[in-house]
Amino acid sequence: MTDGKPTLRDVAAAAGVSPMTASNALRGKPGVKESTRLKVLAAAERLDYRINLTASMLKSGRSNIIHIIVNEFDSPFYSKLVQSLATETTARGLTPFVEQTRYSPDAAKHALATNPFSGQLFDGEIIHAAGLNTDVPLAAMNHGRPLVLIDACEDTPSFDTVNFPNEEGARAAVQHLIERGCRHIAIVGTDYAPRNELARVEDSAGLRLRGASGALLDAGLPYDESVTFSAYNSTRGTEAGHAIARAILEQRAGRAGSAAAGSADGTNGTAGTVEMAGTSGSGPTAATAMAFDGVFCSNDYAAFGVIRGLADYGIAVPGDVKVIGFDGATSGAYTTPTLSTIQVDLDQLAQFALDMITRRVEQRSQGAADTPATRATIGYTLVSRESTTAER
Amino acid sequence: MTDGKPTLRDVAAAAGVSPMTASNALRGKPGVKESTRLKVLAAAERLDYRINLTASMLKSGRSNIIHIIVNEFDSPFYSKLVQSLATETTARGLTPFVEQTRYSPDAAKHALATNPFSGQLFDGEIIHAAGLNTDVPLAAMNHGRPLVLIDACEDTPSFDTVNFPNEEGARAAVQHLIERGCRHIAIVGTDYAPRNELARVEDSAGLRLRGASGALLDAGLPYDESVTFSAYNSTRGTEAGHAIARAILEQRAGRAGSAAAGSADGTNGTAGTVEMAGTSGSGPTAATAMAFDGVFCSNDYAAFGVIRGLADYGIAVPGDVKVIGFDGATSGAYTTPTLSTIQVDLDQLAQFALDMITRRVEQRSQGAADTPATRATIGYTLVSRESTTAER
DNA sequence: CTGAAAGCGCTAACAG
DNA sequence: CTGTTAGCGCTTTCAG
Repeated sequence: MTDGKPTLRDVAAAAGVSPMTASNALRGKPGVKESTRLKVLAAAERLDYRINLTASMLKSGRSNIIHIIVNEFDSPFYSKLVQSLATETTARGLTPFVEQTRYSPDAAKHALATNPFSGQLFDGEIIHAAGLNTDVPLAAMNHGRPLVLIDACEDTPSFDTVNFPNEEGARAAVQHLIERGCRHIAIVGTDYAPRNELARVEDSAGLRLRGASGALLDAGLPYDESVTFSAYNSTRGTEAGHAIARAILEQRAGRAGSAAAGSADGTNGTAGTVEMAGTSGSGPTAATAMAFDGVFCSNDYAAFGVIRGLADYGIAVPGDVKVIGFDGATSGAYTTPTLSTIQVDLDQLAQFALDMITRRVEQRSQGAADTPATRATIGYTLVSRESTTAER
Repeated sequence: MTDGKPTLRDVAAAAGVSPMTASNALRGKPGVKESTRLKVLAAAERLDYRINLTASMLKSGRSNIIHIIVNEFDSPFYSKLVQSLATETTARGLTPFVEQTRYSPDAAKHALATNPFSGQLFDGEIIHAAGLNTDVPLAAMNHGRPLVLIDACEDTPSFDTVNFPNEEGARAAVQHLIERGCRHIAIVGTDYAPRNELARVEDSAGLRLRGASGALLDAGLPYDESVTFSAYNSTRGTEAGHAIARAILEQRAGRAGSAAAGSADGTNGTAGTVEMAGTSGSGPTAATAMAFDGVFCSNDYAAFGVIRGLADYGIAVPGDVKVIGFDGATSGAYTTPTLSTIQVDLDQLAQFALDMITRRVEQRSQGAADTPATRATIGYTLVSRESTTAER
């Protein structure tokens, strides 16, 4: 150690062994006498030695870093997803490297393919980001490194995939609304699609719609364009809430017409000017005498927006309408009303994803051939909170 | 390029130049003829060359990676902070490496000091995490690399620091409540401290308490133990809400006694059994005839909890009590009621922090001596939303 | 079980 | 403006 940080050579010298033995001892490789190992560890401790990872990575070609690509940090869903993935990665002695794409497909492709880190540094990737789906040549972009997709929803997976319980969860959510007495249920979060088209969907939103609509039809309740309201983010969740509120007020009045905003809202000036969202809910809808009394939202963010939008028109949750979301965002336990939701098990997701990654990493390091892509679906819990409470 | 990825040597060969010239051309160093540079870039493009960062980092000792250490990902405050920091870091051509400590001081110290990445890989660190304050030997742990603390609140900064507008923001928040007609204001988020002790606080919570209490006293309103309720996270925010609710009900009844929960809550069974939080609010408080009509929370998370806790007792916001938070969490715009808050400018924070880091990095690369620690305080906007609306 | 040699791919320093 | 030399610190390989 001339001056700067101690190197492996310094540790070896201090321990009276060769650099190679020191390296093996430090890394816990088998085939080092216990007494030797202790000597080396003591020397390293004494010198406050820290391995130089850049050198290690350069030589070995492995980094133990897992690349996690998500759309953003600041949303109830992603912040929780990232927390679970990062925690599990760390628990396994690997290092999580989290990158956000901000929903830009270009940024996502860059993160995966052209970013120099991705090219050579990462041992594997876990991806839930717009633009990185199976329509693009992921394997090529990724140079064939281990890759786990989250919620890719392919029928026959081309990559290791961990899916959400989209259809079952959505079905359970709608059934819950029905059990709570709802008979006219709106679906927020997806564009309408007829049932026959839903038979062959391979995406998250479609599967949730399939589950939700199936539950409606099984119960003899209506499923058509008039009950679906699209909403891809919270703002549109609010718009969907407005649309549903107006539909309710029109239905209550027994006729089509202008519904006055009955909100107590003094600061939010948008209530009177929002446009209709979704494919329907506006104007004189045919044979819908009964007002909406339940809403299934395909994510919690949209659910918060819907509750917000309903409130703008003075419609109370769960008093007038019950609302259930999907995801299990942490904040749903603290809002007013607290939000009923399909809480997906993100810790389990993280475990599955890391199992898949580490399996492939090990396969490769042993020169074994790649095994076929696997798929797992995580569990969920229906969390019943105030937003679907029966009594009022 | 024998077989695997193309190396710089391959690019140089393809372009008919030396590796060094290729390196300089690729990195945009001055002193390369334009025609040569173009040849090199074309060759790199053609070969789909990607620099090997491990080799680059090993040789140069620089990584362009900024280490961002925070307590967690999944909270309204941190998810937004991380998003701002990561976005700004990327915008400057640097790479953000975000790590969570989950509030463990040991994990935080490990992240900063013993994690091998920290030892040699990162060009600088931006820190907002429990356990990494100026009580510990940060400079030594960090081996003297550039370091920016967020909200360290030292009177004379020992490290580059970006502070929140703690005192001014809290003062503005309480003044806002007063302007909205509140005359009996509770403070949630900090343990009570007498005014004379607050003169010399050097921490975020103390400064917010100083600002809030100052505003109360300036307006001739009471500031004593009976108006403070501690709350360090959302759960305790809820407890504080319960305590405030009970105080209100007692005060309304004009005497001490059991306050019945008047909640419409059918699922949350805790209302009747929670313990009192904070230092007061329970039992027969002396001369407090007037019920609380306003609450200042020193963070939004606590504010959500307080609103939640008040609702458990049937107390409405803003109808019965107005509530304002601090931070400007994204979700405050979508809750019901929407949350008034002191919205701090996290994008500005990110800019300041990165200015400070890059300045030091450049200083070092030029062998200049370190300049004294600097400090900046970010701006805020008082966002007035439903939770402090005057009309009902 | 331990050691010696070689080099991963790049870039700082200097020579041409 | 371009090329040559040398070596960052580690680990793979293979010999002892």
